[in-house]
Amino acid sequence: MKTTIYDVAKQAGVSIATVSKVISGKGKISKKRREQILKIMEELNYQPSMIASALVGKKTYTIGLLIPDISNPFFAEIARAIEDQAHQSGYSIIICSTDNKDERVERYISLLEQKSVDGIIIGTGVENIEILRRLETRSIPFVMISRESTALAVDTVVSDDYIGGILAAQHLAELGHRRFAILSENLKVSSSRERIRGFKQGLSDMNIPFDDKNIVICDYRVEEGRRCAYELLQYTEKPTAIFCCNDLLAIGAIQAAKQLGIKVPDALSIVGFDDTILASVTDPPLTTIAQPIDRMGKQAFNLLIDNLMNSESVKQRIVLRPELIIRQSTQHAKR
Amino acid sequence: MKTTIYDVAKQAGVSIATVSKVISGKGKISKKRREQILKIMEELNYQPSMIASALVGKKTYTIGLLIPDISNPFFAEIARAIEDQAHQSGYSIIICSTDNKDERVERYISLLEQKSVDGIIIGTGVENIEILRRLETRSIPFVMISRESTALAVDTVVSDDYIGGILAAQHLAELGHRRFAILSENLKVSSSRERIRGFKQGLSDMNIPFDDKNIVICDYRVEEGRRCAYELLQYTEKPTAIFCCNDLLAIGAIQAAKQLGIKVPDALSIVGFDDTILASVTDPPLTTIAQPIDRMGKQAFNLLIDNLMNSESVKQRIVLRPELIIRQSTQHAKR
DNA sequence: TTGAAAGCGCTAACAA
DNA sequence: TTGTTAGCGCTTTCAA
Repeated sequence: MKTTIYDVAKQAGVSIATVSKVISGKGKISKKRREQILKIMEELNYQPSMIASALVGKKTYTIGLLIPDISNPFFAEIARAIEDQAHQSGYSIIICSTDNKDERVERYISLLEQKSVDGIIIGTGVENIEILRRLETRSIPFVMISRESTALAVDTVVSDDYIGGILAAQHLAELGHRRFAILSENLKVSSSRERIRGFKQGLSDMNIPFDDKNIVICDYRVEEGRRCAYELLQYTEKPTAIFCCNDLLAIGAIQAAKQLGIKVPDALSIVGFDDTILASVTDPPLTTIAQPIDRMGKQAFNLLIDNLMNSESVKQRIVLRPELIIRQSTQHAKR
Repeated sequence: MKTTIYDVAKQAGVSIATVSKVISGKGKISKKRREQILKIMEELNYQPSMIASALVGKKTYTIGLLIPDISNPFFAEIARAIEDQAHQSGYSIIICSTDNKDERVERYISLLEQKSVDGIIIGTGVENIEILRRLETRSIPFVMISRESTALAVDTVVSDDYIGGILAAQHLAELGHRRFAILSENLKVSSSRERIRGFKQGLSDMNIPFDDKNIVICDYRVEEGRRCAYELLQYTEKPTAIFCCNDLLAIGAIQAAKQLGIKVPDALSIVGFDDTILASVTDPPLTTIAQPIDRMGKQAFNLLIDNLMNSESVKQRIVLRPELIIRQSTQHAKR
């Protein structure tokens, strides 16, 4: 059997209360006792059961991470950043890939609740706000990362999508482009909306017209991006530049262009968003708007911990500035 | 407070045992009672506490996944495959990125033990076998994926690295290459050793000589691959083809070649291993040995579950055949 | 400085 | 078919 607190208490000839005290470091224990008990715990290879400890009202030191898909490099990088920060404080992360499906979100949340996680970091779209409200009702602390919900008072860390959009527009406009298209994932995702809003604002700041019919919506997978871009690029009024709301879509766009024999960046400039590892290895390497993924992850975890400690803290929304990374998928517009 | 089994029992005017029975579906309960109780659980939004249930000897429905780095697309894809399979059976996955450091492995394992996970899937290198033996001692079920240890009787799923190596060698040799180099991560990783062994075997099958001094060892990151390949490519006896033990290193090699003005595949062919999403987006797209990642993940989870159910099962080693995916980073050797 | 005992929410005999 | 009760391993008063 697994060794329990009773085993070490018996070995040491003390009560379990005493052992418990040396484990937690609380309460006064004579130095001699403490060392003796520590030694015995060592010998018996004693590992206190978090399960039991959690049952008596302590924390589980486990948090849930809801994201669309862990195999999407952007979220994998987010996960790593969070994991590292969490690990330092002894927390573990349960990954939950939702595919952006509300039903999966609900299923996972209920699972996490049953497992009494200390909190949840949400980085996935949730259409039905009620799902999140339920978290509030049950007072399960949660924060949002890379997604947000204005309807909720919740700690949030995002990158400034609006500015990101502007950055992309400026870059492209400065290169002389005038005919644009936008490839975006589901508009229900507020960050996509903001990126588009920023992009359009950037254009309008420079008095460049843009027609919303040049916005194409698709799923967030490479394959989807390729398919949508493929259609897009068959218009008679072909764009000379495409702004893609994430790197995956941008890669799809590059592939579509290749398929159609359209040279990137010679005949078509493409800008992505995120700057995951993918952006640096595409053909051509992708000009993209870089999110400070590492910082975002760490801040999100810290916000969550603040919440656990002090549930009455004033909610904050941390907005990190993205940055334009120029690689080789953009170039001067031909005339 | 959170609603407990007592709350629903009181509401229903029955004992907690009865409620417990309808939750687990065991025991005979009259249909009427059952429905009444179900309704009340619904109303009260009752979620049974897995913590409490785990404490009385049931499972936690949580498993640990040890991998080098979740932000490495190969492992992220493995994780997703496992997660999907696990989720179907109500299991959650705790991710543990070890960076291949034994100390991190130990730390994580002890954390997982404290959390009473039902089992562990190990996909990371572990130098000190004792660490794994300790898992056996404590009868924590575990299986290995994409790594193995001949010293241990443990269920394992790997792709056939040896065959993968042969496939790469054959492909390159058929293209007329004769001067090779190998870029590998740490040789302590058995899969790298096997890939190299297969590659050398493939060459020797075709009577092509290969000198071990052309094997370069480096860390598993792109940057490391770039650095090592950079040095490698400065030999007077430059290779015309490089076999890289994973896609990340292959990407590094491509970058190094670019830096040195060596055209891929014109002047240098490169073969990777894994076939993650990265391989399809590099410049040029990477010829690589594809591992059946999805199948591997699912099989690994299934093996683990078998272990939980029936700890006396005969250990098995499942070897999945990899496949050569020809893209554009390889071509006929110039003469 | 130490220990006895209650109780966290649940399961599983065993009784009724 | 339903209920009583004894734990699971731990933390935490409260007493000693």
